Amino acid sequence: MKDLSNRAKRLRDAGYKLTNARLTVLDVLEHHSGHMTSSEILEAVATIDPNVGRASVFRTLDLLTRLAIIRPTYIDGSMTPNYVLLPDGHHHHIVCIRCNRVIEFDDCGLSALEHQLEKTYDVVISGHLLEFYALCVACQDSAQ
Amino acid sequence: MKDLSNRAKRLRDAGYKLTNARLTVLDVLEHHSGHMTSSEILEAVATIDPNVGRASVFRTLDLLTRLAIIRPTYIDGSMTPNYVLLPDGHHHHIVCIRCNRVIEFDDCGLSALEHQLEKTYDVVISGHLLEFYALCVACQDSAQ
DNA sequence: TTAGATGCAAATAGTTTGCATTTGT
DNA sequence: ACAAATGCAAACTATTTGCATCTAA
Repeated sequence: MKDLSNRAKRLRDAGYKLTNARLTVLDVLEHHSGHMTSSEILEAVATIDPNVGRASVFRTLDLLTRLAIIRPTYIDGSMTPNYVLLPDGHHHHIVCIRCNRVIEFDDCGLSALEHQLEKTYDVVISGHLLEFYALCVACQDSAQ
Repeated sequence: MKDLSNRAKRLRDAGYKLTNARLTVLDVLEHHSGHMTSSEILEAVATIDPNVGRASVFRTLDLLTRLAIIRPTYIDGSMTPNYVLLPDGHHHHIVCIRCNRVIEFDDCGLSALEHQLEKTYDVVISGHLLEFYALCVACQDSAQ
């Protein structure tokens, strides 16, 4: 039995079985920093364990999204989503609107806003995603 | 000739032709508050002008995304993105992780962070999207 | 006038489903 | 033991492409 990551424990604690398919998908996501498309995930999973079915990968991605462990987001203008882990429930990046380069950053200082929103709308917030759209250094130079 | 919305002007100023297909898509988005899936957009466009082709709608959605006029985002766990207008370049909402209800809010107080990021990473920011994931009032009650 | 954009229909790719079988607890 | 989850392959759906034609500037 593998030792469990925190995220695996969250799965288990939410009442889901820790199956091979689920642990493999989590493993792939946790050993890759940054964003992954579903195709990349499918490919990586197949490399580790060819027995894991396509459908289970998608089912797991849905599940992880519902548990706010990952979040799908659009990065490169294609229809395929990129999945990002939401460590500590949040994630932040800057996407270049020209070349789609992604810059990730940590600080967001949103906890004050978070508390205010919880009071105003009577919700219990578990995470967030903050995306900025910008021109990166390189793309500022090469004039449009 | 219709009178042009600000967003239409942004298209024109960026060097794109103001074609019927593009103006129709913009019109649909601007006369609908909140989020729209691509299917909803396709349907609404077809109602207004059945001559506009499916492909042009998708091409326009891509274009508007690249210009940071709209932003695709995942709301309901399906693979189909929901497009939101980014008025003044930004948009904020809270999505219930249980029932997918969306609460939109205005204030985000991110301009300080925005300026700081521009300096730190040497980028020129044109907009942002901020999503919170939460349990809404209704879903807090109906226990897991 | 003419580069850019379109509409169409066919091709592609990504995702979901139904179901018999397997597996975690 | 047994509900939950899986793998498979087929079905679906959303999106993209190629190209001849059209049109905004």
